[in-house]
Amino acid sequence: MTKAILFVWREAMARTERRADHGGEKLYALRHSTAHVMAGAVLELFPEAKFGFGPPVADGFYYDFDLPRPLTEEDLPKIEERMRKIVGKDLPFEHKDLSVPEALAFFGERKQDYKVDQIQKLAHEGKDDESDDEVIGGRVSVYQHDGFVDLCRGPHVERTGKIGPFKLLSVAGAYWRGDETKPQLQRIYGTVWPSQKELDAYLEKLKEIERRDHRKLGGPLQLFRIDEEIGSGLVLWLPNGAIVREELENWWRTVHHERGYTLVYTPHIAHEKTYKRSGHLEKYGENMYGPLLLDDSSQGAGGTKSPQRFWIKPMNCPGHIKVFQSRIRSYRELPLRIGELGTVYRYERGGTLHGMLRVRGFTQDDSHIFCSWDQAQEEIGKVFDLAMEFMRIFGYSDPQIYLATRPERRLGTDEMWDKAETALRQALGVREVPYKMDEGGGVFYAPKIDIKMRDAIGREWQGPTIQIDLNLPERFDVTFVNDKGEHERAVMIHRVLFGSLERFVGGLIEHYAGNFPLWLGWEQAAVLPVRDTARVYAEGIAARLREARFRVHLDADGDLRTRIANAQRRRANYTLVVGDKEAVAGTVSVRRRGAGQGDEERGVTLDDLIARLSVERDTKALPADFAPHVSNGTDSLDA
RNA sequence: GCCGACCUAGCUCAACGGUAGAGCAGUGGUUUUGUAAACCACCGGUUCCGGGUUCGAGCCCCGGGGUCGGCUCCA
Repeated sequence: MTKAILFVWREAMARTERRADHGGEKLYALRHSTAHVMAGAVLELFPEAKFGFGPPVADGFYYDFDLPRPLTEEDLPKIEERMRKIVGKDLPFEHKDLSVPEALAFFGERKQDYKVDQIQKLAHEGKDDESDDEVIGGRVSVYQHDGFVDLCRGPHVERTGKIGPFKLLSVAGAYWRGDETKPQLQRIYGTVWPSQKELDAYLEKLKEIERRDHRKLGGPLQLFRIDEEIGSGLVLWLPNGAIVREELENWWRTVHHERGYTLVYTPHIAHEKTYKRSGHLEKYGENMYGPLLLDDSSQGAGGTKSPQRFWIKPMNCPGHIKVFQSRIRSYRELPLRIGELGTVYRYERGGTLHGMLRVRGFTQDDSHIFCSWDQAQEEIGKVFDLAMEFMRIFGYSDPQIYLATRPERRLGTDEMWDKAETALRQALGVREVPYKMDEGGGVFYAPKIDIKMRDAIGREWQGPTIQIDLNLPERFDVTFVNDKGEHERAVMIHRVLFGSLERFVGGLIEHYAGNFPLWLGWEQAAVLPVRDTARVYAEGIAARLREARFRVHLDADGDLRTRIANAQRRRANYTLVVGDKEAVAGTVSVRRRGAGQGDEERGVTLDDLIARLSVERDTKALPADFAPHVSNGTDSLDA
């Protein structure tokens, strides 16, 4: 079954990876303590406040409150001010153990319903993985400062005065225990660092993230637009975005042809019976668009037949299975690698949409490999190699491999899972790839290999995934004839590399900060004649470059400095200025995108230029203004 | 879907409940320019949509849509 690649901010991962992410004991204590101080400040402002959880997270902390009125951004400075006073008092954090009944009585008297709920949960279960709280010997741990007492395992800094420079960032809604059936609390996010320098660096990083935001760059760079009248979550690829996509698709097809894939096209809608059989309607129906009621009026008079019901495809797998089943398959044909740039539509809830990264219509670079169990391990390995090659080409770094094994709720027999997991493990083992186990992290129908990677500013994204599907081959009875003449169940490996073109390009925009490599560039060269006297020469240059299959923009009108500024603003990879001197010498002056003032290279011959650009383009070189994130081997928080 | 904030020209943003404005972009002209924004003029509006309150609504109230920050979800 298809699984979209998820590119997720590491912040989104914070919940599940919190322990790994909070950046060491010292930062943990600092952030946890600051959360307590914030909670104390909120209690001063709202004496009737009830408290949820307030843990440290990647880069900061949050605390959840149940308050008598909604918070706004304007409340944050007031809370910060009170926090500063508490810090200024330099009061100690004091630790105490309470018996469970004492704790229940204490928090019960103060109407702290969520704390009571948590203590009761702890009393039953001993500990709570989500909050780090625990009961030891029938006692729970609390900390207090300045009269504010909180259930908490610690540790904390010794005194409030040890709290470093902080800033409250935002308010948001959050469900109690992350459960949308439970009450919704108000969450305040904040950040705190040991030094002003580190706080400033972090705030600068937030600004950099904002500058790179693909939603901000999409319009000015003519990459994409989401038009309200067309519909939210539906992407219009503007001319420059379409060029990037076309290059990606062309390369994708070439690579897949070279690797023995069979590329197909399958319909955008399919009869209801398809999705009944696949299980999509049952398991996934609320995310599907449809039904479309199609009346086949050519089929006789009266029109009394009930209309046929069709649904828009949310995944490509049923179509690929039908391609496989278009005739009896022999073991000699395997592995059969079926691929498609398949456009699918899924209804996503309004609040989840996000630029190109989370949309309702998108094109997956989807493939299903049909093979025997004997071939599975090798095929998985080949896909893995291809995935690593993809990440390298685009300049993503620091790949982290995860092997996600059988979850508790699952389909199929233990033997099938053994086989599937073994095949994945062996594929990694053969390559001597270090990987981490994600026990129970597989999807209900398949174990998988997940590849995560870092972008140019060190954010972690989820990349390609490879799964062995144990479900659909059964449901559709997918078989081939083996060398004994028997029908044998085929193994189906599902994989995506880009995930979806929308999400991948959205990610690339941020990764490159809009500065795409030459091979993907929409304006590979801007040709600017200094004056009209050089216009004919400039046209000749442009023509020669176009013959060499470069995308060229000739801009002859107006102030030269303005034209240069415009070319830089359009992110032209190279700006070529030609005047009378160049016309006489038969050269161009070359200015690379992002070059500083006076950094242009003069007197370059056209042949030399074309040779250089051709190499850069054809090797898919990363651009000179691309500054890859350098991994320090640990979390960036440890700085 | 949920909590909160927001929605004014193509874009970024102004305008006390009292005549909707600026910069950039666009168009027309002037300027003939040597490496990051030349000058003048013009054009540009259902102030997201629909109701309501008011002598009068961009502004206040109600409903809907969309966006943003999160939560939940991401099959």
